[in-house]
Amino acid sequence: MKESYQRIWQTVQAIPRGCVASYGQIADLAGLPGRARLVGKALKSSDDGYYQGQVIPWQRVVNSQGKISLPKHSPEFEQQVALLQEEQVVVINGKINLAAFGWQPDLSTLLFALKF
DNA sequence: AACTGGGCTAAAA
DNA sequence: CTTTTAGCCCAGT
Repeated sequence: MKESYQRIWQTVQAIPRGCVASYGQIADLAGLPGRARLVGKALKSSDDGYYQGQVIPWQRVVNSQGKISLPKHSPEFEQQVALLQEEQVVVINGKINLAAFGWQPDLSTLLFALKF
């Protein structure tokens, strides 16, 4: 449903620059527990990468293993890496380098919603 | 009303 | 570390 997509887009827009979150985390925070896959769909069916005139930082969403969930070496994969590197996120072989964040290497602590 | 396939995941091997 | 397996849940068709 379009409504779900909008909530997902909004949630993704809330991820701060330089941070990442998993599909599952986004789903949960969007009030859609258990619908991680829907997050993926929402991200590719956005309006040209924008929602309400604001960009959707789709590159900040990775899978639960901290890896980029796109075919390796595909154009989108490469772009995601580029966009992340651009905002100081270290990506090594398709995987986010958690240590580079300077805090414990546990994906759950990497959740942007740490403002909780 | 099926049926399919995903930018998923957790657990197990 | 990796691949596999078995759930998962719906949007699109």
